[in-house]
Amino acid sequence: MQSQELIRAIQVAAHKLYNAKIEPELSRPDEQFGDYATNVALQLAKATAKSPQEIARALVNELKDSPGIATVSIAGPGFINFKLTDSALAKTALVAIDLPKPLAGQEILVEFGDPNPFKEMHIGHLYSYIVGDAISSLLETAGAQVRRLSYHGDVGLHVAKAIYGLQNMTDRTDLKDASDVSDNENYLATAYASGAKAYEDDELARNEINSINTHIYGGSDPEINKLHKNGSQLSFEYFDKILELLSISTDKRYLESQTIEAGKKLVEKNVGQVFSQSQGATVYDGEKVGLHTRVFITSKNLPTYETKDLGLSQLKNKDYPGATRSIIITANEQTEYFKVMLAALKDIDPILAAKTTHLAHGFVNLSSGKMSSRTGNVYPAMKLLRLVKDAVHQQYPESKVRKEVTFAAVKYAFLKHRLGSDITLDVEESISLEGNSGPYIQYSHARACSILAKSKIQTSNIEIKEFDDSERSLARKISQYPEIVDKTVAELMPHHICTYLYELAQTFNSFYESSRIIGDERQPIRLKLVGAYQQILANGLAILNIKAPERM
RNA sequence: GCGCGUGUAGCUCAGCUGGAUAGAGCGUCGGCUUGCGGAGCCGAAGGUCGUAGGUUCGAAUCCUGCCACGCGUACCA
Repeated sequence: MQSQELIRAIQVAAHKLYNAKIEPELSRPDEQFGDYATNVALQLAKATAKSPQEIARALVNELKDSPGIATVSIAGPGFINFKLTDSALAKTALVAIDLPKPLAGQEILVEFGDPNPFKEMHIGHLYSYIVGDAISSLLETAGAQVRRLSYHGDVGLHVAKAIYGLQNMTDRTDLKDASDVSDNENYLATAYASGAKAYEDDELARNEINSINTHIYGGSDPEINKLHKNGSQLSFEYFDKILELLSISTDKRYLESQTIEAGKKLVEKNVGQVFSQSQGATVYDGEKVGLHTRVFITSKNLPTYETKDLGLSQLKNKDYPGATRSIIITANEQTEYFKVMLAALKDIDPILAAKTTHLAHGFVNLSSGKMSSRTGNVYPAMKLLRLVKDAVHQQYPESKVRKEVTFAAVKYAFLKHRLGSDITLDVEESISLEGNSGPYIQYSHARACSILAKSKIQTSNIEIKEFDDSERSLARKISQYPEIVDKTVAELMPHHICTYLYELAQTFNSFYESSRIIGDERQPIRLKLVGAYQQILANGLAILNIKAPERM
């Protein structure tokens, strides 16, 4: 790769001139300055007690004849800018599609999504699914074998509330044999909402719900068992329907009820060493490592979420013993919680804990419209999907790829934000198909495909010796692809891909406006660039698990 | 109170392992019809980067105080 050779050359020159051992960094400057830039002269200034300008001049003298370099110049306070020859740039651009596989041979577990049956799947879950899926896909691009996992609270008070609600609804015939899942989506949510409300307002109901809760654990009441079973199934069918709309799948679902035994066993085994007794409960003293103290087993001898999560870590470890990494993706409200849970795991099983990381995404807010329902601040995932779907259908009734456009719009609206902080989703904006959006990138891709389909010229033997300005800009942008993917993998920040693809598409569209391709005398060169561009765009979208249709 | 996080254009956000005139979309205003898909392109207006200090040749970026907001803070998940 061109940049590696340059870095080495700079290193050698710095050593030769100043006997300095440095790790030069190349950055991508503004296009007006060149293709690569380095600030080593500024860094060396202090150590050598010479002026940055002087050092830069000396370095330029050493480097100006490097292969593939057209010009080396000094600018500003002492930056050294490198401009590649057009043929070197072309070569770099045309191999940009071939990415290294730094994670080859690794098995990585990624847990995300995690909506609870009997409750509405809201836009926060949607965010988690989209992010988790994109990160999984990103790791696969880097060569890893990824297992997409999810974890669901199938027991507990929320289930009891929903079952109470179901029992008290007059008509629940469709629960048994629902032919259209979407018809039932509000059904369970309504049952949960009424149960939750009754739990708050009505003491009799509260007792009844608590009783249901123990029956759920005990499994002794046939009617409750049946409602529990059918309701869970209905919930998961509903989740699947949403995921199908987004073209997201998971490899394995873990249920909270499955984790209890393993978790409890693990905690009990480590009482005294890792856990201690306090006020009748079994706790982990997080304060000794600067965290909160949290309860793992309650004074009523019930396992908390913490214990179940420890149990889950054991189940995963048993199912995938070869995994080298385990990533758990949740909303950032759980960040502190995971620190404590992982600290406890570290005391129990340091090797497993070292492999496990928690990755947080922000809370999803909505900027326009009333988002709160009667049950609180939950905005159903399905509602957002429908809104976007309707907008796409209305605007492009003839299109054959409306489904792909719809989920591109939704996914991109989430993924373009940097992971970690809260986001405010503008529903209008996520519906919009213009500007910095998934559909814009898809459209730009379809344009390129259309050109390629029309041309009959064979470009495999074309050698590019020189570019015009517009071609050069496009080639330059294409050549950055491997660096962007590399950074995205290292940071696990998918938004870098979005930003890059958007800029790339903009560069292409600008090129497209100024440069005729078919019929022009430069057709072979331009066609070759369009081909490279189209592949990068398709591959980049694939990393985000967004389809790149050839026609729209 | 303590802990974690956030504060960049009217709105939504990039930029944050310090570097060159702080970028983009939306919105506003003004252009592009004979040429490969106008879901596009070109341009204009719009910023004391929350605030006050500090470190540095150089700070949106690092450090400290303050202000505002969000989340967490023992038997929920």
